[in-house]
Amino acid sequence: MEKTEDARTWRNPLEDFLGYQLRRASTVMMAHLAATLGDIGLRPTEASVLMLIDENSGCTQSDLGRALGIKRANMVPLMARLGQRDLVERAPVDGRSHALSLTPAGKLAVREVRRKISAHEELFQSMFDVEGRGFLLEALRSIRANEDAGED
Amino acid sequence: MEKTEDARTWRNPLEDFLGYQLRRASTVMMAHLAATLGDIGLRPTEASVLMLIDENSGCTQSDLGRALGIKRANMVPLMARLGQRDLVERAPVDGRSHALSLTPAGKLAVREVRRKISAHEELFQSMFDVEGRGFLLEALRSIRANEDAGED
DNA sequence: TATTGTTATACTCTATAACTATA
DNA sequence: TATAGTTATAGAGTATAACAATA
Repeated sequence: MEKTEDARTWRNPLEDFLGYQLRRASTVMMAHLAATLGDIGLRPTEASVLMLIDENSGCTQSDLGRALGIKRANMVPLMARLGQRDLVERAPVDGRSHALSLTPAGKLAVREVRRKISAHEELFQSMFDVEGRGFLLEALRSIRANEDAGED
Repeated sequence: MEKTEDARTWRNPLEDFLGYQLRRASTVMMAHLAATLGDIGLRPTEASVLMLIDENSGCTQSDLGRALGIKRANMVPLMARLGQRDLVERAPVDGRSHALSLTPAGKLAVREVRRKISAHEELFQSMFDVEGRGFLLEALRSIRANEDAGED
C-alpha cells in the first residue's frame, strides 16, 4: 500500500475526463481480451483479422486494413504470421492483390476465437441492461465518427 | 475509394463488440488530444503528469505511476523529459524519494494544458446531454473497476 | 523485508517514406 | 495516376528483471 498519499489527500482532476476514462476502460478490456486469447496463442488483432476474413472470404489485405484502421505497411507482418501458422491462405487475383481465405485450421481457430470473445464480451456487457448497452455502443460509435479518416 | 468491396457486400462482425468500439473510440479521442497538445510540444501523458503534480504538489514518481497505471521503470524517461524542459522540480525527501512540484514554467504550461484539454473535452462531451455524459462516464468507470490491479 | 528510483532490454503498435508491379 | 503489397525504419507505450540505496 502507499503511505505517502492516501485517498483522502490525493486529487485526480483527470477522473471527469471522457478521454481519460475511455482510455483506461479500453486498456482494461484489451488486457482481459489479450489474456483470454492468449490461451490459444492469438493476439486481439490476429483474432479480429480471422473473424473478418471468415465473414468476407476473398477480401484483400488492404480491405482489412481499412476496416480495422491498420496501415498497409503494418498488415504485412500480421498476415505473414497468420500465413506461417497455416490459418490464412492467399490466392492471386490481380497480379497485385491476393484474395484471402481461411484454411481448415483457420476455420477451426476462428470457432475458438468466437467462443472466447463471446465469453469476454458477455462478462463486460452483463454489467449493463439492454438500454444501457445500446446507449453505450451508440455513444462510442458517434465518438468514433470523428475519426480523421486520413489514408496513408 | 475502394473498388474491391463496397459497404453493401462488406460484413464487419466486430461492430457490435463493446471492446472493439471502446478501443476505436479511445483511439479517436487520443489522436485528437495528441494533435491538440502537440501545439505546445506536449504528449497526453506528459500533460496528465503536469496536471497531477499541480494538484498534488509534493507527490512522488511512484504516486503518479500508481494513479496513471504507469510502471515505475517507465516513469523515469517521462520525468527526465519534464525535468530537462524545466517544467518539473524535484526536492529530496527521503533520501530515496523526491517531492515533485511545478516550476514557474511548469505552472505556465499547465494553464495552457488546461485550456487545450477543456476545449478538447468540450468538443466531445457536447455530443451528449447531461444525463448521457453522466451515464457514459459512470459506465466507463465501472468497466475500469475490473482492472487487474497487478503491481510491478 | 518492502519501497524508491534506476538501468537495460524487449516486444507491441503505430507512422513515414520509398520502392515494385500492376491497373 | 492510383492501388496493392512490400521493405526499412523510427517512434511511442508497455513489460520484465535486476540492482543500489533507503526505510
